[in-house]
Amino acid sequence: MPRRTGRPRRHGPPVTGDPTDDILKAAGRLFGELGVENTTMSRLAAEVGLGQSSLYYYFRGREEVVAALVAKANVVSLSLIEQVAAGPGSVPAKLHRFVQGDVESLCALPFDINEIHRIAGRERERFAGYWRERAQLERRLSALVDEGVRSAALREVDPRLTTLTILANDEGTQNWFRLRARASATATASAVADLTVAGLLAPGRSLDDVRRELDGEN
Amino acid sequence: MPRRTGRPRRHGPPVTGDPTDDILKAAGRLFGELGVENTTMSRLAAEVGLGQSSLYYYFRGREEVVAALVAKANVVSLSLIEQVAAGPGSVPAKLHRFVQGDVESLCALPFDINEIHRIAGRERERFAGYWRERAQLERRLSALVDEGVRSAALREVDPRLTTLTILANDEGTQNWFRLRARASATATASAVADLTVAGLLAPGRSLDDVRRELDGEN
DNA sequence: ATTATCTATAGATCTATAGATAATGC
DNA sequence: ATTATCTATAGATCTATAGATAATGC
Repeated sequence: MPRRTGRPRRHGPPVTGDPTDDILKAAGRLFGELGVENTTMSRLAAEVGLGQSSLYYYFRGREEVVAALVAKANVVSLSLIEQVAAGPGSVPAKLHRFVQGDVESLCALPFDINEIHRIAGRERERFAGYWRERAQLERRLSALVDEGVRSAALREVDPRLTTLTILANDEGTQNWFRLRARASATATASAVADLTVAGLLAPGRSLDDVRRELDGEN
Repeated sequence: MPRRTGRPRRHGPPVTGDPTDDILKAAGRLFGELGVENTTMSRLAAEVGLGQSSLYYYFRGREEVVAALVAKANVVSLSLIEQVAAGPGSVPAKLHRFVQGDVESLCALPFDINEIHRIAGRERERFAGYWRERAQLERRLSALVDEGVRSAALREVDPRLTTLTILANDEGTQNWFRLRARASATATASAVADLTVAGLLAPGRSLDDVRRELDGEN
């Protein structure tokens, strides 16, 4: 149901969905293309078919647009780990599912997730929500790794450091995929998940067993 | 030997080394702190104790400072892979050495290496040198992985995709280490190297064997 | 009357250049 | 005379605000 009131737009097609959503999607695209700091209100407005100053009707300023994207940076990974952890299967199978899903969804982002992290890192207090969710993501994944080590399904690693490595791997992959995709997101994610799980299995356990367990579900 | 000629600097201590080097080092620090796009000539000049316009004596403009850092982005990894490949040992041991060294040297950088990649990605022609070196790095690492697969030291992976995954892992780790180091660079690098090598070993081979081979050298 | 846009613009940067100046070197 | 700095500034943005305007809704 298109909006009815308000002065019509001079350029660009008539409004379809929620302009706030359109603006954020366009911002994501431009952040990827030009980088966050190079994306001006002018350019963003042009992208959605608005005059520059009209953006201020939806956002208090440039910073607020950035903040809206930062706020969403962890939600997908976080809900994925919760869903996977609550689901069935062995720890290695859960880990595989998490990494596969995480890389796939990260690869769908048009911008470099590392840049968002960097911005969040520059102002800890301002992005407190981001850091709270990040800590929770780390705790959940860490708990899963810890469970795997205790049950001897995984080799003896430090769960905390391993967690950071896993997340860093997923996010490192994301940027290279974005810049120069050489394979589908699914194939890329699968390679990362295999590498991660095989890299953590206890001696004597094989990746093929994990694959069989995962295949059995479909 | 400090420089002798020229008008003295108004602020900041007298010149010690090569100002060009000082400027690039300061630029690296500021790129990490503020991001590349937020680092102005003014801020950079203040960092080295110069007036804003004096930077133009050393660099044609802002872009040239960025280009100088982009140009250096692959050299360390590239010389490392060449050195490791030419050295002794099994493929898994070489791989371990490469990842360990790569992560350690990346972790020493003050800025996000992914941001540099992103900038290089935005202008392929302009940073042709960067991309040539990057391709060479990928070829060398890919050849090593391929050798490992053929000799059955590693499991059956796609060498090209695996190469990209390894490099992405190293670089993803770098940014998180920079933002929130939880362990020493050595310990972090070691965790990544273990994970990578263990993740690639053929069934039946163990990480402990590789560790023993590496320890035997010291 | 309300809403969502527009136009116009002040104020704040930031880049890059022109030209002056304070040293040393010869 | 040469070098490396300085001061001053034109020109180009970019952000954010003020206030006008073109629709619909009641």
